[in-house]
Amino acid sequence: MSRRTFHRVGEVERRRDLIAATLDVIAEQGLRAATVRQISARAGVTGGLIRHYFTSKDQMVQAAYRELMQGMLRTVDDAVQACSSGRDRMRAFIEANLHDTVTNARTITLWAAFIGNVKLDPDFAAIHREYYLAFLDQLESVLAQFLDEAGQGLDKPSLREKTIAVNGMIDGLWLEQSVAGELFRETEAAEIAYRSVEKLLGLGEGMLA
Amino acid sequence: MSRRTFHRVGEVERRRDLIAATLDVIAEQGLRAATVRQISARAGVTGGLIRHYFTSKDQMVQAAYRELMQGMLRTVDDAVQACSSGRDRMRAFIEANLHDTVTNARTITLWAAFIGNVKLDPDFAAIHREYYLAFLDQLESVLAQFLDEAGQGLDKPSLREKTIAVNGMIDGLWLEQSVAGELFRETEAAEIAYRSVEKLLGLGEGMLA
DNA sequence: GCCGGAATTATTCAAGCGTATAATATCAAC
DNA sequence: GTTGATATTATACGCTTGAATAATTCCGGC
Repeated sequence: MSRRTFHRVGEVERRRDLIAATLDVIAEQGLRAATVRQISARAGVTGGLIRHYFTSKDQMVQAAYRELMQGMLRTVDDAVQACSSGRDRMRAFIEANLHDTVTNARTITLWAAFIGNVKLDPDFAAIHREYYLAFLDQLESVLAQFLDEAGQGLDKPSLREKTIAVNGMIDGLWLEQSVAGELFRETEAAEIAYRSVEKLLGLGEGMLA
Repeated sequence: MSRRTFHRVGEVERRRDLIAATLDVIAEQGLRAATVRQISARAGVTGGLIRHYFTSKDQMVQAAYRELMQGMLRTVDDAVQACSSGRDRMRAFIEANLHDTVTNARTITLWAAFIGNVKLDPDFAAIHREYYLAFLDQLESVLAQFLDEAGQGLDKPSLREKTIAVNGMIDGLWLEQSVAGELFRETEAAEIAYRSVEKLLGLGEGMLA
């Protein structure tokens, strides 16, 4: 008749654990399975605790969405910042986007689960917009440096257009690779991306690949 | 104390109505809201009827997924078949993919809702794979004709690679346009796609745009 | 050591879920 | 018209859901 023993953890860590558990459950069993009970079991706590840290289950799920996007953004940013030349950064950007830390069943499943709510829920829409613009800005700065160093600097509107095109292409390849990865060779997507970006930017072959 | 009156309709029509109602509910309120009661209410029948036409609710949802994919495939195919020259077909393909009959909140929401299950459920995986390959084949044949007529015919592996790259780019733009369409000018995505495909195929400017 | 506040558990509740089954209204055939 | 088959409705059942509340356990400050 005794209660479970438990130990207290700092608020920051507990929130992080709950968000991690939320992502785990969604990734492994889908949004439908992301119930208060499943998530709390995964986090090793009881359901009531969720409402102690989040005003509702939905708010916790939104926090998990933010966490996923932030992680993807940071992964790519770290890879880019580790390089200095425009060419290396461009290569790092592509590689990071198509590397299997980002391109895997877990990430695409999570991403799709959330994207499905973007048009239905204003809260999700706001989060999506925020990170979409961040992704775009990230790529634009890499692209600007790369083109400058190649002596192909562009005016702002042209740069923005190229950014959208390249971003779209890489997103598309990311999607293809993630969802239908078994149809690609190991590094095929990255190779295609290198050559495609060269072409999109009007550069000669071999500038990236 | 009288029952609702009703009238019988053919099996084909009833199934179609139920599938349409399923898509409507998912598009408007998400997969979570796609319950037997919601869907049957939308279709103007009672819940029990669903189990009369489908062995389970999940099977009906899968049928709805197939219906969505088939519709997208057919929309593009109709547009392509209405043209004859390779250039016109290529243009029609791009335009159809980025036209707002395919690029809209409804379609992207439905698509994302289903994609989120592809990695979790073998039945969804099978449906996805079937239509992904059909989309690729569709594009490959358009691309082959276009390149042949431009005197730039490719061997089979190169053609497949180009197909994947172009498909990825168009998918990415489709995604961007669908999810963040308010950030684009009306025809911006299609224009970007024209120029990007030219570049991806190594053709001169103006071949498509 | 023990006290008090707060983190955590335990329990409860009404609502909604998918499915099974029984009752009944419809419609074609004659 | 009646009848027979069956499409459709109605109802019930056992479970699960998110949330609210009450009861406890932990642990830093004293």
